Amino acid sequence: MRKINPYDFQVATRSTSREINRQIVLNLVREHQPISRADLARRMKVGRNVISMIVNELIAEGLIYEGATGKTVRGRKPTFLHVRTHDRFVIAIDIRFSRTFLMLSDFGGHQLALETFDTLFTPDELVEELIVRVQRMLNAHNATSNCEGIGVAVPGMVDHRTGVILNAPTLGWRDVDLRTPLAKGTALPVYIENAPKACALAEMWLGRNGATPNNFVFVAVSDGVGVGIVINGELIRGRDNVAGEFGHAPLSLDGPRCLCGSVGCWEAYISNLATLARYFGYDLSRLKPKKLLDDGENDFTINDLLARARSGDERARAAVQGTARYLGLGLATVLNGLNPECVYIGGEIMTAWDMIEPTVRQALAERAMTERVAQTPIRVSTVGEYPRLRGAAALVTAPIFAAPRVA
Amino acid sequence: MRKINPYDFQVATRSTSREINRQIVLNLVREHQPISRADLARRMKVGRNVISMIVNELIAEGLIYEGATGKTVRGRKPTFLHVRTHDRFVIAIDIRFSRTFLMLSDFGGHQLALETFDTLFTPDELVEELIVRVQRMLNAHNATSNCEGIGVAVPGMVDHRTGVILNAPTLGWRDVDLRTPLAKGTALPVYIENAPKACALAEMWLGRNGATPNNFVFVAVSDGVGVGIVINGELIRGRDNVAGEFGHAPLSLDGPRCLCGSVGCWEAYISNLATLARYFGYDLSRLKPKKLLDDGENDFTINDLLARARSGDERARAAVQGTARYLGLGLATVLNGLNPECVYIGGEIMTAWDMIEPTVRQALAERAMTERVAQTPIRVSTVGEYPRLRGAAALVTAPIFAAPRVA
DNA sequence: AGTATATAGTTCAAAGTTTGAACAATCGCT
DNA sequence: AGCGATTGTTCAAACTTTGAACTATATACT
Repeated sequence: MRKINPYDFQVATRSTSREINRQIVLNLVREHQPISRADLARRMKVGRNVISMIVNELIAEGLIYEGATGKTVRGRKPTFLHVRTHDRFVIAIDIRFSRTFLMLSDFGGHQLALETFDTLFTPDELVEELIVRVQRMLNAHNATSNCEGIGVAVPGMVDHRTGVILNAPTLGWRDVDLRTPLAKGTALPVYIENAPKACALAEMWLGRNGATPNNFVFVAVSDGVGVGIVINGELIRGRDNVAGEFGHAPLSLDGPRCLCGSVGCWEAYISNLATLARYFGYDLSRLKPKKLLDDGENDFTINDLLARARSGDERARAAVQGTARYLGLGLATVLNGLNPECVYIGGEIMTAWDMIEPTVRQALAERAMTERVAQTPIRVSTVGEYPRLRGAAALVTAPIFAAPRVA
Repeated sequence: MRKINPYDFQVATRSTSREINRQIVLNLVREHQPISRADLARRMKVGRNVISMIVNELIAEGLIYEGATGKTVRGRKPTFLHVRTHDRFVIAIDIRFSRTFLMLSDFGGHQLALETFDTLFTPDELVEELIVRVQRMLNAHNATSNCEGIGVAVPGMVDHRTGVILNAPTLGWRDVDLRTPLAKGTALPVYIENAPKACALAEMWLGRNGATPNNFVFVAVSDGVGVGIVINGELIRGRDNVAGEFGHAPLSLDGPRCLCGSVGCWEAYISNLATLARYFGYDLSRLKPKKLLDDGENDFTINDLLARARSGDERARAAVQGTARYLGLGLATVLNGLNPECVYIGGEIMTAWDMIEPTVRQALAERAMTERVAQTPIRVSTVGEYPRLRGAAALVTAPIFAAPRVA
């Protein structure tokens, strides 16, 4: 029950029906492949003729292809259709505080190559380095001619339309335009997005078990805490690309000081830094962020802490359980407010999900409005090891499969 | 950029284009009336012939009608079109703790009659009373044959599909089905919705100055605190109709006890009860809810408090300003998280908006992620005196103007 | 081996749309 | 009265889905 915006609408032309059905076919092949024309017709409750027309069009455009023939009890064998993914490539980039990740992926999100290097904090230098490495990676894998774009995930707010990085506190960037020089240097279209939003896209488009719901949130817990919100199959960006910044919702107005300058933020309780600070008895407010983040002198990371907790260090366990509790309490705010079909949580802490789940669940139950909300499925990010990189890849692939804009 | 749900999609038929354009025309007439066919053609960038076809169809169905002819500098005069609203009626019902409101409205949301009576807390008795009053009101205004439905706003969670009131704490109702008996007794379709969500619908469909944006939230502050979320012109209900329950997000984990059983909820700081409690120095946790709500013995209301604050009572001012501050702090959570184009706030406290605005703004700025977010337009509900009743009316009228479901 | 039956995929005409141009209806101005 | 501009209608062409008939291919049964 959507209201049509009388100042920004899309009139239907005589090819609108075709565009809609074309995208439906494409998505059905994506989801159910291998699938035959006749199956598509049954699923869509449409004549097989229409499917044939559309399928031929999609084959001609190189979006799908005919594969093996299937088996039936009787009658002519169906020819299976597949989405063409294995020879269409994407470069995915994940810029983090310590290191930058570079991945070559196909359209199915499968990793073909991966390299890492120390992040350069000067945008110009970073772009220069990226251009060289992208070219080299594409050449090494014969993917130069079939690469359709570059997706970049960054830890900060991004104006998705212009591609400008508005504010990336951990990198110390404000109003940085990576897109223009990177696009010029590689001759490829470049898409940039905030990391938690990218993770949500990864879950939506590249989730392992195609059963990703149409309404969910992705909670990214790492150096910071951010949320990617998907409603009706659409990533919510908000007026200023800020949507999803639940990391700075207060748990306590007189709680610990947060790196953002405010007090008692959810992030100040559950970020990797906050967890480390709890273990070491640091006061987050007293520390320079760099001090904790920098690998140089203090190379004890959250992963080390989790390992200690797992191996029986009682103080480490307590610190992690503290984070678990606050994770659950803050999660209640998001789940009460948006009531999604499920939550994905990503971040290093989720490697210890088996340890923290009971605590998270109990804290969530304390503040959830209903039992159903308390029982919202919580899933460990299903997109494998590098959700941010997969999300960056999804930035490039998603537009091809998205629903046409209409009405 | 929406993903098509491969398990729940809508195939385009050969009349889909027409349905889309038909609804666009209908909405353009609604928004820009009076408007001519030629104007519609220009706005939609479509031939005048298509408009003529659609307009004739809409006139035949009684949705719009031809009015006066307009003026032009040269050439044939245009005939203006209007949406038929004045002789299509709706019954709107607002069930509140103390009293129940009953309004007869036309499709434009204009009030034609209004009556009030003490809420009966037994659902059966209330329905019986409502049936009698609805019939009487329709007869008195010759609206029996032209009434197209009943909309009901209730202070609690509602399963919008089945119409069952899942939980209305202030009324003490759980799993109450008002819809079936009310529909049977009046022979009218009945739509029931949670009050803040209804208010959001009112703002979207009946906002005074047609400039309601497509992404906004409605914060309803009364006995409880709830939020109606509209994203992409669509009211967000969530998996279990819980979406929008930001009222119980914590401001402080060791804050005042809330009526919901939890601690430190936003609602426990800013609801009318909380404001009164702050004034009287009560501890909200010590009081039976009824004690404060019941008009019987303690008939000092939030409106009385606001009057005292306005007339110089310093303790009253302090209590109200306290509420203003916490309103702003909690608002930051919602605005950071959803980043809407604007916020509407409704409730008794907004009669004192001139007094509290600076405090709200400052508190919001303290916790807003960006300056732009801090400057999100805050509007006093524009739908006049009875947002809940207008919202109830919108429940009936909205489906007629909504975009068709597609793809 | 030959026939019947079932399923996959294609072909073709009919019906519903938009599209684009031409046409009819007004109205003001000279 | 005639010209030009604007509104609204009519008609054929182009693009869709729709529904039925048709071809291709495989299995089951006699």
